[in-house]
Amino acid sequence: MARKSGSDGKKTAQVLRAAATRLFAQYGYAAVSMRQIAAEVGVQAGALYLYTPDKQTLLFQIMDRHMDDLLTAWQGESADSPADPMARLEQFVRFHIRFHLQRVDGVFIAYMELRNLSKENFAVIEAKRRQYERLLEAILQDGSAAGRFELCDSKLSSYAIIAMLTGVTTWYRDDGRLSVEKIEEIYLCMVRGLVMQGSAKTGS
Amino acid sequence: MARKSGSDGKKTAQVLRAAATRLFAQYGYAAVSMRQIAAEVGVQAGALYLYTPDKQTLLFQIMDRHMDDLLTAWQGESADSPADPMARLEQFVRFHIRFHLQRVDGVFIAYMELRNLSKENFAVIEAKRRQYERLLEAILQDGSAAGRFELCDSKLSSYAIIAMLTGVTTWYRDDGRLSVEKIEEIYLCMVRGLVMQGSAKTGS
DNA sequence: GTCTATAGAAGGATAGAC
DNA sequence: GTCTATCCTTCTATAGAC
Repeated sequence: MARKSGSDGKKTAQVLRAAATRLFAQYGYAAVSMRQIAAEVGVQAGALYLYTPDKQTLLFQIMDRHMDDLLTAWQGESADSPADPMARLEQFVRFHIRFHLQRVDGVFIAYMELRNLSKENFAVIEAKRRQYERLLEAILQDGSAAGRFELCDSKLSSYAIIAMLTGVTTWYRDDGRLSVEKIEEIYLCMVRGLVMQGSAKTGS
Repeated sequence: MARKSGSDGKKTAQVLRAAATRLFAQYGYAAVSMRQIAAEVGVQAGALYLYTPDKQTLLFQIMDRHMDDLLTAWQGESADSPADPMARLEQFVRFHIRFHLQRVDGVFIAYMELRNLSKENFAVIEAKRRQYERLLEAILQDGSAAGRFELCDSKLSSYAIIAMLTGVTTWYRDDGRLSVEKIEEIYLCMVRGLVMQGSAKTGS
């Protein structure tokens, strides 16, 4: 039959994003075909074009929503932000780890598929990525100005922290020896060391 | 004419690896065609198969040589390794940053294209990656045992250090404000803080 | 050692039936 | 809302000429 019984456009659209997210994360955008995605969704390839004008837009929407979710989630989390810079830093570290472990596929795509975005789409995503980075930079600068942190370099410290925190997604396994809570504690410990190391300070 | 004047198989093979490395790093393995590589090399597509049995092997060889170069370079560098764990750690940090900044394309491929390797090829590369990780783990464990480091977690500390050091490749620019020497100093400063943070120690 | 030519498969995207 | 069928392009890899 032409229309499957119980089929639903809204739902298919969601299933499509979910399927594409999973496949892009696993095999990479360029390596995944529209036919593969269609098979995962349970429709024929042509039907996908009811929900996306093309493959590029599909990738962009996945990444764009991911970044929006990230920024929105942090806004919610930090609504009642503590005044103490160290407390805010700890809040950020915990948030970053938790969010990234919950959305491993999205994170993977957001970092690996940047080069497959068109120029215009890249600019949009890159701006949101910078926006997120600046959240941490602001915390570090505030803490530094208040004399609570001793940073080796204010910009590189934020790059280093984000890199080490995001790295968790590359080795974390649900059945590993460490709970998410425990992982947060360990990274908090390391980040504290990193922002309290003033002996070889190089200015910012 | 059939054979270009001055053409040279040995040289073409090298040019091929170089061209493929550049293109794979820029656009990704799956997005780059053999025709594109051939154009970069300056030959027709069919001629590439004199130097590689297929595209997959080309990717594998690039990654495999990269890992061999990395391990060999460290062997040379650490031939006269200092006894002091902190000195060895500093040697590793400087080496890692310097090597990775000199070989940005290779690093990019080695991290991003793992999923495009066949199962067998993946196993080979993954083993060498683990081998490299263990070099740092050994330094951290020795230093910890000698009471010179206070680690939050011995395994996660090594993951965190490698992640933050490798992250340098994502933002470094030749014409940026910081020299490689200066970058090494800053990361040394941060790594010191990371391995001397014992207050919230969680064991290993 | 490299070329041209091409086989054969797979890709993105569209048209029209139901 | 989805299917089938298909257009047209592009891909990897090979064959045979030079």
